[in-house]
Amino acid sequence: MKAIVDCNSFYCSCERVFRPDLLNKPVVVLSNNDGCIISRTDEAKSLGIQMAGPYYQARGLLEQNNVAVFSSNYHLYGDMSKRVMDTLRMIVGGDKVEVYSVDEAFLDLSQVPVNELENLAMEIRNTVEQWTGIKVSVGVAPSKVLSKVANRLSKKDKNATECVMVLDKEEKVVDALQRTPIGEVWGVGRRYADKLRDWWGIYNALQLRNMSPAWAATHMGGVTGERLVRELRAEPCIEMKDPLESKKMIATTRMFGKPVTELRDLREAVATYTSRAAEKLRRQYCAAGVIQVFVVTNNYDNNYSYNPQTKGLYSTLPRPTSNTHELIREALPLVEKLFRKGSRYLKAGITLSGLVPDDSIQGNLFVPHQENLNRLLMETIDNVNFSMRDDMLKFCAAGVAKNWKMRQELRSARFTTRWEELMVVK
DNA sequence: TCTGGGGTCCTAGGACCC
DNA sequence: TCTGGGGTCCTAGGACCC
Repeated sequence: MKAIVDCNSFYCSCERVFRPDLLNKPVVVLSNNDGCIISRTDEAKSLGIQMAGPYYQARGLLEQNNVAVFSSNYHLYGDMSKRVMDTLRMIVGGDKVEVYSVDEAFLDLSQVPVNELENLAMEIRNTVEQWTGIKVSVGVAPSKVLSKVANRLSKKDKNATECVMVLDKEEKVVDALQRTPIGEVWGVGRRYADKLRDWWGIYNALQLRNMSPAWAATHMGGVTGERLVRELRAEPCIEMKDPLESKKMIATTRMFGKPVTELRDLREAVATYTSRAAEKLRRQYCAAGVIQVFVVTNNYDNNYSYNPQTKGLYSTLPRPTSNTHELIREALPLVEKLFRKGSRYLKAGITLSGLVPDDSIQGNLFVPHQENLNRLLMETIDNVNFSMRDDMLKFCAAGVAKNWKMRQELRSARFTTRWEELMVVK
């Protein structure tokens, strides 16, 4: 059996841990740049506040109802996430935990006797809350897709089940699938949900389960659809991932605080993002073979509606590298090629791909000494930035003016990762 | 005026090879 | 008039996830 543990309204819950006065009050957290709403508590949901809705549109409703609003504070959420995951590892063993996202983890419970699952799930729920202050929901079932179904329903009637649901019998599975609308199934997005309803009259998960895997293969994107149906039939097809596996792509992209029109600002932003991406790269001991730069403009031609246009260019490095200045040197000419005078840029980003472990990089016979120095330099910069402040040491190309920096007007303190922001108790 | 920031997997189709 | 078959690798784009 497998379990999925999911933190309830994770970002909002993190804020509440340090603001107990907000317990049972509506809270929302905004995306970067205070753009839209990306986390809501139940109280905020019942006020009719939409997920992913633009902040400026919801603003009236939020103010009327005295909703606590926060800019996102990724230092805090990242650290709280680590505490939750560490707790899970202590309970079920480090090799049984697959961190799926910042607020979710799959657990491999294949070694646990079925009659003990319910108690274990409760223990997980209670221990995580006691140790971290974060409430979680636990869904347990024979496959990942079914555990997601269980997890979702366990939140629906929170108090009755205490956010725990175990699908260990066929009747329970059938009942759960019947209560799951097709669009809520993990792996069925808007596109497929519409198609399944309109073309095939499939409205819930049970109806989808009753289709054949072969049918799913032809109508739901090949092997992906087939796996989905098999998982619904309690045949596990999506296995646990090796926790040591590293990422295949690393991206850093941001909206600007206000539209950018100058090449200089665009270059600074891209250099800054490249530095960040390179840090992530080195943290997983990899080097990148390809760097892509993209910029987003808004095309106001059609009635001033929001209609972003993305343009990108990529370049293949002569040799994979994790060296910040080599990556910046490759990125900047791409920015210059993309830039058009007179355009208003809303956003820019870079992605690194073609990742390889950095110990497998082919050495360059002609610059062996410099290479080692570079590596040492990067390590030193990372250590200083990690232990002191994010951008204590940075590359000149990243600039100091930062006219384009994102807005974050309502951010809480970084209570758990900055000494000077520790909570003060009087 | 104001709409996030990451990721994954799969498929089709083109280029190229023998 | 007649013009193979089989394979690999790469990229773009679509769909999905939180």
